[in-house]
Amino acid sequence: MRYSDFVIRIEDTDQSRKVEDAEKNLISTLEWAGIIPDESPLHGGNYGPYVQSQRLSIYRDYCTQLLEDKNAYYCFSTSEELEENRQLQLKQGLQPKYNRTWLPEEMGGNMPESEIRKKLDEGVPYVVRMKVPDYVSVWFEDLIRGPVEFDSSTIDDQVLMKSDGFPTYHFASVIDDHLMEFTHIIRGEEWLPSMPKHLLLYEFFGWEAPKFAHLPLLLNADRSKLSKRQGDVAVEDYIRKGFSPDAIVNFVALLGWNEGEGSEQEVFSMDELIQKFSLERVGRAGAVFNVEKLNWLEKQYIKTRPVERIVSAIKPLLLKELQEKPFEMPEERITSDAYLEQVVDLMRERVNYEHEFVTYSNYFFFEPESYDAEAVEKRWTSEIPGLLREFASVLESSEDFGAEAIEAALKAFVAPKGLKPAVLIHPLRIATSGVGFGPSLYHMLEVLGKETVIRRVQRGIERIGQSA
RNA sequence: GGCCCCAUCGACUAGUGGUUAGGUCAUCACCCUUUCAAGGUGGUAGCACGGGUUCGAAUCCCGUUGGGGUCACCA
Repeated sequence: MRYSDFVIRIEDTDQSRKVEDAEKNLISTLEWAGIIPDESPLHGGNYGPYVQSQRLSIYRDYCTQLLEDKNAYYCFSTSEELEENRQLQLKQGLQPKYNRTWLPEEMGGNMPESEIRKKLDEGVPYVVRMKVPDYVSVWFEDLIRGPVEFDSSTIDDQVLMKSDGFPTYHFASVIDDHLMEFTHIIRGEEWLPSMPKHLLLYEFFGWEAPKFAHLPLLLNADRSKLSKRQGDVAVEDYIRKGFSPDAIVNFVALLGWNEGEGSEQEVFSMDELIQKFSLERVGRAGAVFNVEKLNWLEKQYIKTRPVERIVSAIKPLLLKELQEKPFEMPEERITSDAYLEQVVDLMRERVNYEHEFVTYSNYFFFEPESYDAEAVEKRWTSEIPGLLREFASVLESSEDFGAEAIEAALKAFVAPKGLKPAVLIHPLRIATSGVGFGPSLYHMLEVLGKETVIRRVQRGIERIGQSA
């Protein structure tokens, strides 16, 4: 069942802030997350164009209407004059507000019509401002916050059309939301203070306003509005780190929303979210973006993701690595699905991101370049090389190189000598992987294969030697 | 500063007048164990404060404090 349409409209009314490819990146990031627009500049739709800079004539027409209805007026004040006025008001302890120099006489101001005509005829650049009525109460019911009320006397005569002929966000968005028949505006709480301006515009045009929901803000650790300068903010930053769409979507959904009614579920698929999400269950307080829980969620998904999916995701990464670094084992073998599936199964509970199946598990593909000094220090004693050499020849002659067989062989080897398996287990791990941690040793050796294991043990002995 | 929003463990939150205030992440301890993880068990930790309303307030009302947002020819 289809509940709604999701429309992307590009609000590019500030020419000075144009960013190359921003629009394409935005849409592709959403698609990465599995959020596909029904209508957008790239997807088409019946309400286009979906780019505001291509709708300029529409805004001009509606602006003319407002001007004729005396709900808006021309303003020729320069930014210097505006700034001067602001400073003056500040000095007098007043709230900075446009002083309505250019409000026409017939709208209750002091500017004669002739003066305005003159400026217009001279071609002096101007701006169009909305005439905010004095002392009226503007009220609406927010879907998340309930009733909110404003006094119009606290709001400024908002600029609707800029001197470059482009509309401001406030003007363009109201017009487009109406023309595109939006039923719900769901946006960040930072927009709440501009509600009265928007509501007044709907009133001027005689349009029914859509439903509004102002979402709680995402916060930095210090509880300020999430921003650059304080770590990663853009989804792209998290993509780059290796987070999956599953985890990101799940995590963000939980920031401000919860299923409620005693539910203790933390992991939600996109389908579940679509089915269960509701604005009624969105909280009102801002939520700190805490990466630790995101990390945990990512691991949850890695643990349960079908092995084939992981394999196909990591294979390109591996192929690239193999091109850049020398490797010892046959390429067909280590790039085969069967081999990779074994690696994934051994490592999936130990990695944080998918790309770590290649990087963190590099010894499944490359011979160790070095041996962890701390582990060597702790586990590599002077008798180890001898024992290892001896055990290697045991392995050499064994026909079964399965994990269980290796385990049995090691125990049988070590027992008569009165040694514990651990004495050999750790050095074997160091010699074959280069590090002191990892999956079950026996299973790891089985996956690496007899030839590789024996070769690496010999190389390890040569390179680590009696050093410890 | 004006206006607006908000307020339960360190973080995300459940809770809608009567609960030993629950869960998740993080953290600590223990167990499991060849390492690292994963897993299991248990623990530390919270209703900002003050007034009301009520037999009874985390829950309702008022105030205080605190935090945030916003006050552009930016969105």
